Amino acid sequence: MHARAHRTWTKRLRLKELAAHLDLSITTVSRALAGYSDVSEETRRRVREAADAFGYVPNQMGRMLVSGRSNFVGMLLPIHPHELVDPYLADFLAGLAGGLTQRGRDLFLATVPTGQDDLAVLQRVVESRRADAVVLYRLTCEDPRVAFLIERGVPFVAHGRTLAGTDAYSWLDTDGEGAFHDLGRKLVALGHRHFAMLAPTKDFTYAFLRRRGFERALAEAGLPPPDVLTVPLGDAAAMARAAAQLINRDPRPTAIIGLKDQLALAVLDEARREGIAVPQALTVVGFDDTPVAAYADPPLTTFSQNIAEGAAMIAAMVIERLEKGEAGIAGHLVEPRFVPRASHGPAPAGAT
Amino acid sequence: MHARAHRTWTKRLRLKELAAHLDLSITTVSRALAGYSDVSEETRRRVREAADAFGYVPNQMGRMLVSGRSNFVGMLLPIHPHELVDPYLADFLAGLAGGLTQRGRDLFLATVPTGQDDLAVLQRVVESRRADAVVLYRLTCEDPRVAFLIERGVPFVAHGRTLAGTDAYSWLDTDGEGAFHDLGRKLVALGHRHFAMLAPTKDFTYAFLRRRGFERALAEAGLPPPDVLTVPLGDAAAMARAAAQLINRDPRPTAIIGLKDQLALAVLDEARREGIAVPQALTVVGFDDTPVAAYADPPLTTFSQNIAEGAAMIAAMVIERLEKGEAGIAGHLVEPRFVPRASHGPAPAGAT
DNA sequence: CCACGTTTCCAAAACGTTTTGGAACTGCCG
DNA sequence: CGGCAGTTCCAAAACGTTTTGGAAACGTGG
Repeated sequence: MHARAHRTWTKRLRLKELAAHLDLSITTVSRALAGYSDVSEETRRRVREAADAFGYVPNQMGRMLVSGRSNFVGMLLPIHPHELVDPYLADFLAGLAGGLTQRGRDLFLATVPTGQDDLAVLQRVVESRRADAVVLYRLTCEDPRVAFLIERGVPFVAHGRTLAGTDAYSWLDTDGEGAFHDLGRKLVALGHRHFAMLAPTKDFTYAFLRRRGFERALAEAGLPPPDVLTVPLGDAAAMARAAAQLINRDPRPTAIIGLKDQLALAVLDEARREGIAVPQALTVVGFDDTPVAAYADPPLTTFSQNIAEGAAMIAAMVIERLEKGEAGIAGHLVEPRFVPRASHGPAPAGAT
Repeated sequence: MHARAHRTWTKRLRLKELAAHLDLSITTVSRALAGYSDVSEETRRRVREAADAFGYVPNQMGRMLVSGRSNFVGMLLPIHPHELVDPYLADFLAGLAGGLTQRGRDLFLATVPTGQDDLAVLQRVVESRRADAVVLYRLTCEDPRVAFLIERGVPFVAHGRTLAGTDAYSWLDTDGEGAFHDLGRKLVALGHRHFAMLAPTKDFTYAFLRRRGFERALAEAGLPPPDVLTVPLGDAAAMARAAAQLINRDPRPTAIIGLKDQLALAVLDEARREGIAVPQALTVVGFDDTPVAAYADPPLTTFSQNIAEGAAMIAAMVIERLEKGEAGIAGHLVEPRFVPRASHGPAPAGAT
C-alpha cells in the first residue's frame, strides 16, 4: 500500500540495474537477497530496502536456466472425448495447486491434443524441462505411463495406483478395496444374498480394487460373486440400459452397487422409472459422494473422500520425491468415509 | 514406436551435442529446426533426422530467456474459504488448457496463499515472467484486478466483465442480463406479479446484470422490482434461512428467482420442507444448469452455458491479445440457453 | 579475370540469474 | 612489521537457446 502504491510505474527492473543503483555488484545483490552470510547486515538492509522500493521481482527464467529446475509440477488434464469431466477435478486441482504454491512451486496444466499420445505429451513436458515432476491423475491397472516415467527417471506422484510394482513410485490412493469389503459385510448382515454391480468399462484400478474387496466379503460369507455389468462412463444411454438389465434379472438382485455415484445414480433413475421402491425392494450404493448424491431420490448411500486434502498431500509428496530422490518414494492409503443415506436397507423379506 | 522405442535411454541431449554429432554449428542446427531458409534442404533433412533419432527436445528455459516469453498463461484459482468450489471450474480449466495447448501455450495455475493479497500474487506471477498473460475468472462490478493489470500493461482476458470501462480490456461474458430480461417477460406472461430474488452477497457483476435484466422486464410491465435478499454463497444455513424468509413473506411471492442454481436449489429445498407445491404454488428458476439441477425435486428450470466452449474461446482471445497487443482487445457476449424443466409454471389462480 | 549476388554456414553476443574462486581490506597475534 | 584469519565484496563463467552480422564458397555476367 505505501511506497509501492506511490511509485510511478515504469518498467520491470533487472538485477543489473538494481545493482548499479546501489553501487554494488550483481553478485552481492543476488547474495544479499538470497540470504547468504558473506554480505554485511548493513548492505543486506540497503539491498532489501531498494529491492522493496523498486518492486524488484527476480526473473524466473534466468533463475531456472542456471538452477536447472523450473519449479513447476506438471499435470495432464484427463479430458477424453465422451467422458464427463470429473466433478472432483476442480477440488483436486485446487488442493494440489494450493499445496504446491505453499511450498514454492507452481502447477502447470497440459492437455493431450486429439490424435496425440499421452506418453508423447508427458515426455515433451518433462524433457523440455517445463516441469520438474508430474502428477498422474487416474491410474489403470497396468498404467503404461507409470512404466514410462520410471524408465526415464522422471519423478512423479500418482493419485491412484497400479496393481503391481507399487514400491517403485510414489502414490496416494483411497482404500476402495477395504471400503467395499466393509460394505459387502454390512449388506450381507442386512440379509442381502443376491448382488449385482455396475462397473466402468475401462480398467481403472479403483474399479478393480473396489470390486475385489466386495467379492472378498461375499466369498467370506460363502456367497457367489455379484453379477457384474460394465459400461463406458459418460455414455448415459448405455448406463441406463445396463441398469435396466440388472434390475430385470430373474431373480432380481436385492442390492446393486455402482462403483461410482454416476453408475449408482443411473440405477436409481431406472428403478424409479420402473416403479421399484428403493430401499424397500432394492438397495443401491455408490462411491464418491458427488454433489448430486445428496439430492437423488432417495438420497444415495455412498462413500466420501476428501479430495482436496488428498491433493494437498500429493503436493507434499511431490516435493519429498524431488528433494530426496528415490528415497522420497512413498505410498499412502487414505480411508474413505461411509455416508449412509436413504438408498440402502435390509433385504426385502421375500428374497432368497 | 520405431527408432524412438529402441533407442537406449541415456540423458537429455542439448543443442550443442546434437550440433557436435552432426559436425555443424549450433546456429545451423537451431535454424534448421526452426525452418529458416538459409539452410540447405539437404542439411535440414540431416538435422531433422538426427534430432528425431536422438529425441531432441529443446529446453524451454533457454528459449524463454532469449525470447523473453514464457509461453505460459497464468490463472489464479478462485478458492476463497467458505466458498464452494465452482462446479464449472473443471470444465473451464479443461477448455482453457485445451485451447492454449492447441496454440502452443500452457496453462499455469496459481493460488493465493492465505493472508496474501490477490493483487500481489497476480503481480508476482507476471513480473517474475512466469506468465505472459493472465486469465481472470470471476469479476466483480468494479474489480480491482482489472485496473491493476491495465495500469501495469499486463495482457489479460476476463471471464465476466466489470460494469464500466469494458473497452479497455478483453472479456467474454454470458448475457445474463438479456437472459433474465427474457425470463422476466416470460414469467409476467405466465401471470406472475409478485417476485422475490435470492442473490449472492458479493458484488459479482453477473449478479448485478442478471438482476438488472429482470428488473427491467418488470418495470416494462409496470410492476415493482422484486423483493431481493442477499446471502453469502457457500453458507448453506444462511441460504436456507433466507429462502425460508422469502417463502414466508406475506403475501407470498409467486415466483422466486435464484441468481445461481445453488440459491434456487435452497429455495426448492425449503419449499419442500414447508410443503409448498412447486410449481403449482411457487415458481422457482435458477441459472447455471448445475449437474444437480436436473436431479432436483422437481427438476429445476434454469439456464445453461457451455463453459468449456467459452473457455476455449478465451484461450483464442488471449493469444490474439498477445500477438496484436492493444489492437487485439475485444469483448464477446455469448447467449445462455433457457432450460425449461418442471420448477416453473403459471402463477397460482388466487394470486393478485 | 573481376565484381557482384546467392547460397550456406558460423562465431559471438545476448537473455537474467546463480555460483565459483578469488581479491581487498580489516584486525589481531607474535 | 609480517603473517594469518575473518569479513565483505566482486569479475567471470555457466545454464541453453535465438539472433546478429558477417564470412566462405560458388556461380554469373561483364
